Amino acid sequence: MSPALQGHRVPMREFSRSLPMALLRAREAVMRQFRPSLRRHGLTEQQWRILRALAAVDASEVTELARTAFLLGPSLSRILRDLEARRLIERRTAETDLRRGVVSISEKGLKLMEEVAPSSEAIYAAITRRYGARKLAELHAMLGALEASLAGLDTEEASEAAASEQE
Amino acid sequence: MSPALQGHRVPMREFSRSLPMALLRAREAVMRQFRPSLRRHGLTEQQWRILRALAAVDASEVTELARTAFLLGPSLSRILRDLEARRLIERRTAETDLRRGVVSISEKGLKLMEEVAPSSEAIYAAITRRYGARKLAELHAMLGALEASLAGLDTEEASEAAASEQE
DNA sequence: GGCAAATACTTAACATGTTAAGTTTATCCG
DNA sequence: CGGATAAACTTAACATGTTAAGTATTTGCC
Repeated sequence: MSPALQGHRVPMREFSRSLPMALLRAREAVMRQFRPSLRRHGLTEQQWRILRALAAVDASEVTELARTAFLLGPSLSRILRDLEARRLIERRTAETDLRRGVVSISEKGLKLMEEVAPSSEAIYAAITRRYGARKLAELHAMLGALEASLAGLDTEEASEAAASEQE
Repeated sequence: MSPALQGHRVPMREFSRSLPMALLRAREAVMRQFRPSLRRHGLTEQQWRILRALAAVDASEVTELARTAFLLGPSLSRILRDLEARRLIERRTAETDLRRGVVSISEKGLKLMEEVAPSSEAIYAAITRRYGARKLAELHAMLGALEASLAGLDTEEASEAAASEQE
């Protein structure tokens, strides 16, 4: 009676049940709150992630930073180049291994973080109030569990299942 | 005793408690499973979203499609141009309003979907097995609730909180 | 009717995501 | 020791994310 507007019969679940879509929408709803504040300080979301990651340590190798800030190497390379040009970070080469770069946040970078942090924390607090601290903690746990449960799947079932459809 | 590796004192919560980061990591863990299959068929994640959205209806206006596939206008414009060049979609102009474009999936697009859908469903099934159908449903609900709870926040508390820090 | 404002895109410009290839330096091993 | 491999980035190329501007049509209103 009401398959919305006809549509074509394709053997797929409803779009609304797509997990990646649900995660994307939720993330965007959250990020939409932070972006304007970051933008006022001339920072992108990824640049902010890098500064936060660097502020938590004394220094970090590039590969380690990529893992911490959850960025791919090529993206990180470009962003570090720009952040260094803005003097928000400092970089040197490891003495024992000339292949490795070592990055740290600069005084200027720390000063910028201190400017941004309060409004960022205020927004996070507002989100927590709205959604509920308990639910937020529960969501965090479920997201972590999801990530963990898929950790080893990469080269197993999923790819096999996909591959078997290729034959 | 163990603030990891020193780090600089900045008034921010731990990076690991960042909600956007948790959502990003979870989403990436999921998408990592799907991307290879899509890639084998020459599709990006966003192109696939558009095809899925179009397969569920007879036709859609561009603005409506942007909302459904959760893409920004400029991204959608580019992708539709490419999908049309590949003849996976068809587009025309609305008779009653020449500003509006009307898009629909083509026969070729449907055929491609039928090729991709099985492996996509298989992967989704594998994820569901791993994580648990019940938990997955619960996660979906919590993500929807989060999105809903932040819906009206945009121009209220968060921005005010952020703005007040600007003074 | 006709002009100002709004709507529905599209284009532009710059930043990042993603995969592949390239470069430099270390490490392995015969 | 020295060549083959591997490791740690960096660069390249193309697709999308994001904001601002631009274009074509339509609406609202006097």
